[in-house]
Amino acid sequence: MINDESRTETYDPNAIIDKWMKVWEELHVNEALGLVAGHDDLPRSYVVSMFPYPSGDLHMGHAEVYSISDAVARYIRMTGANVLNAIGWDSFGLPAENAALKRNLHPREWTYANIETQAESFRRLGVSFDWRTRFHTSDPEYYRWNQWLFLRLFEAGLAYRKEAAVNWCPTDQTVLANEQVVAGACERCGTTVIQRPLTQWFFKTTDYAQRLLDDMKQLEGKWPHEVLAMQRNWIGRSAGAHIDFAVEGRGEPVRVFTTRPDTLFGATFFVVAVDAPLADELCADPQRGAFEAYRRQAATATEIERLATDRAKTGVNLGRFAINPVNGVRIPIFAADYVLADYGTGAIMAVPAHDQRDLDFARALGVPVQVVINTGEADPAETWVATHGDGRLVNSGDFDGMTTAEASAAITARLAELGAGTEAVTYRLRDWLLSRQRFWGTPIPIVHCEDCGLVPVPEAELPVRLPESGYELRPEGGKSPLESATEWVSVACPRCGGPARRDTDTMDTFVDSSWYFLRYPNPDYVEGPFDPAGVARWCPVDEYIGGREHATGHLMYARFITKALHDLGLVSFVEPFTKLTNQGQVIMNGKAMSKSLGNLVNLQEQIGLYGPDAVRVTMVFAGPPEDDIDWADVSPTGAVKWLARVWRISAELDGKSSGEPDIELRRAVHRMIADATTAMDDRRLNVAIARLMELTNLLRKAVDSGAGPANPATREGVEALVRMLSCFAPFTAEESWQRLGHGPSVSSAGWPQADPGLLVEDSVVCILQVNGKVRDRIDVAPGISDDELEQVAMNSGKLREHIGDSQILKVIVRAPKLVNVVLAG
RNA sequence: GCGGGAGUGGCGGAAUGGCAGACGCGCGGGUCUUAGGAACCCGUGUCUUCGGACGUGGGGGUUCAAGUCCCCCCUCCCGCACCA
Repeated sequence: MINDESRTETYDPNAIIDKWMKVWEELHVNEALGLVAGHDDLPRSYVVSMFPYPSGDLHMGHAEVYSISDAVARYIRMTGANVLNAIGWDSFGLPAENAALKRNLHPREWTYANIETQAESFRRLGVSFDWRTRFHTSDPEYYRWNQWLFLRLFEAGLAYRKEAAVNWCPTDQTVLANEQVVAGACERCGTTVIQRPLTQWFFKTTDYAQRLLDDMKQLEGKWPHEVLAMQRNWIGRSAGAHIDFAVEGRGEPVRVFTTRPDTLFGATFFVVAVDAPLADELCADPQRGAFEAYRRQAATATEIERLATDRAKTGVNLGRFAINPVNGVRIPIFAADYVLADYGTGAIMAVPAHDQRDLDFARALGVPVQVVINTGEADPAETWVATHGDGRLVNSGDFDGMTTAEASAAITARLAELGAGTEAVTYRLRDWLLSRQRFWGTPIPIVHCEDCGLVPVPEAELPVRLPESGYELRPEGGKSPLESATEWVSVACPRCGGPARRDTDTMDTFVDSSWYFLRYPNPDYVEGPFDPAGVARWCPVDEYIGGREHATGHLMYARFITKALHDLGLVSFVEPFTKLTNQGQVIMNGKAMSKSLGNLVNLQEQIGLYGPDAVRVTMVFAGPPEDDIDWADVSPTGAVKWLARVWRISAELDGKSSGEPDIELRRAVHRMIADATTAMDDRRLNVAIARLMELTNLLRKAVDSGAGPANPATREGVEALVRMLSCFAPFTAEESWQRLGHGPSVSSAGWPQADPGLLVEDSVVCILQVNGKVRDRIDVAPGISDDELEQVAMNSGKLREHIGDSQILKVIVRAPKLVNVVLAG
């Protein structure tokens, strides 16, 4: 399809790959000028695309991500900046364990073999990485610093342990990662997964909730609006009041959080999360049996049941009473699973008249309903529809007649006087659970000593390396894999020297990716996790590029860690990524490509057929970077045709230019350069390519039937085209550049500058409208005045024809582009 | 339920409030060819009495002028989801 046996030379994109890969490496064209110092006169730009997980060879999704990020990096570089376009690997993670089990290898072998494959594929795709940044998070030299960071957070009180539920497969007797749970069932054996409590490590992200929210102001307009919205949602700030309810027979009152203090008089019962320790404590003896049974039932609730949002309300009366602080009314206390133990205080005042969940519960368990806000709607006790809206207070003592807003303030103030409440803010954001009962991750650098408790591994002993042998990847009985490495586990306590055990959990791989971009400038640095000089030079990241699926995971964690590092005095900034660009996924027939769906398109096969440049161009031209690409909608054949066209035009210009440059052609060329530049600046890469295609068409005509191949304007246009093309199709551009008689490399040739003088046209087309409808087009001078233009326009025969003898109400003139004559009637 | 986004030709998609459909795919026609699944050129929203009329999910509005701004509605996609 690409080759033919015609006499002229043909475009064979795959024949030029090795040649240019070698040249680029020899000339170091893709390397930043100085990683930690030097060339300070140049503006710098740090471009990072979310680093890959080495799951196998690169696939179509990678091709999209890196085609986009590389086009951006190359563009910035061509405009004269010193660009660091970094690459590394996110190489810890579960798939390596699965592969190791299957092949009976160490996870490392599979992982690093894949990394080599991907690295070679990146080179063959022509991605302009600075390979000196390369590291892998599974290198002990890297994860050592994860451990170091963990210890700093531990010292700062930001890492702590508490009990939390893990996914547990009763058949396999093992803990499961979230991604191993498919529709509530174990991925391997299909057994229904249950939740099981386990003591685990957390980072205190909640301490940073307000700052994570506030600092989003810095990102406004630079991050996709959508991602910021998701994060705002995820943090879930909610303002209201804390209210303390005395409990009969208990010294300490019990605190609740509510966003509706105005409904306090409507609280007819009190609910404690069934799985909160408080529920157990408050349970009266006669209710013990019923409570224990209910708690057991709730604990064995499966993932599937838990996810059902419309299930009936259940609960048990604990046989105790709380006292409403404003009116002294006794209300019964229930334990229920619709109240969450880890949100707010794990207990609520229930106001069934004005909260649908409480109303559903009241209906199910026969608790009375008391209306305290008159919203003008029907009685909730009859309709079983709670009234959420604003209104005036009733049945609320002194507060009757107040509006919702007035009452909220007044009741909160009363509570403050009584010493029974204050204004309060709660967040939906939870602390970051970072323990993983997995092998292929960073060991947590803590030693458990019977006498000394939790003892940090001394810094000099880092890294705590993963064991080479003596472990099982899937031990029986729900142990962590590291727990099965008995020799590795057993260690002397760093503090007292007595017998102790290593912590056997590994860290969530999101820890690895929460600071990796700080290490790129000097990946071999040994004095600390990152080189302060390199970080000062490049960070924060100027252009961060990656998928939207990381909106509330990775991006939130990286923001948190950056702030924590800032507070530790290790970095000067509080936000890691100045600008964020999302890119879409490659899908096929409406679904993300995946092996199980059998809709995989093989990247290497596509490259083999069309060449790396055509695949790259296809990815970028398919649509806006953030949109998904349905592979069924696009075809690299179009890209191949275009690239071959450019290549051919370049080859046809092998002679010396002569004669006067064609001024009209120059104007057109510079118009295209200007338009392409604007599109690139706005990151509308697909539009930029459209302009390059137009320029190509223009030059084709110039060669065939216009100025001709020898005209200097033709050469100027072709050279500009090839330079701009190099952002998207580096191999073809390089080859064409050489054919134009230049030495390597086109990527050092710079982005063409549009000459402003050539952008001013001799004449422009002005549209003439009558009542907003186009009736004529005339050529006018670009500098024409409004008055002059109106006169000229009125001379148009077509315009007069459409005006007829109607009365002219007014004439809108927008020189030099438009005249609109508005008629009466 | 809450939050966010999107509806434009046969398709992917362009359009600082000022000529809707750039560019590409597909399709049709032509040139050159032993041949064309190559290259190059032309055409391609709908209707049309060939003057033009209509046309950006639907309905209203603002404006001299609306795909674009405002209000209501419909459909689809994404995120969160018993968050008090």
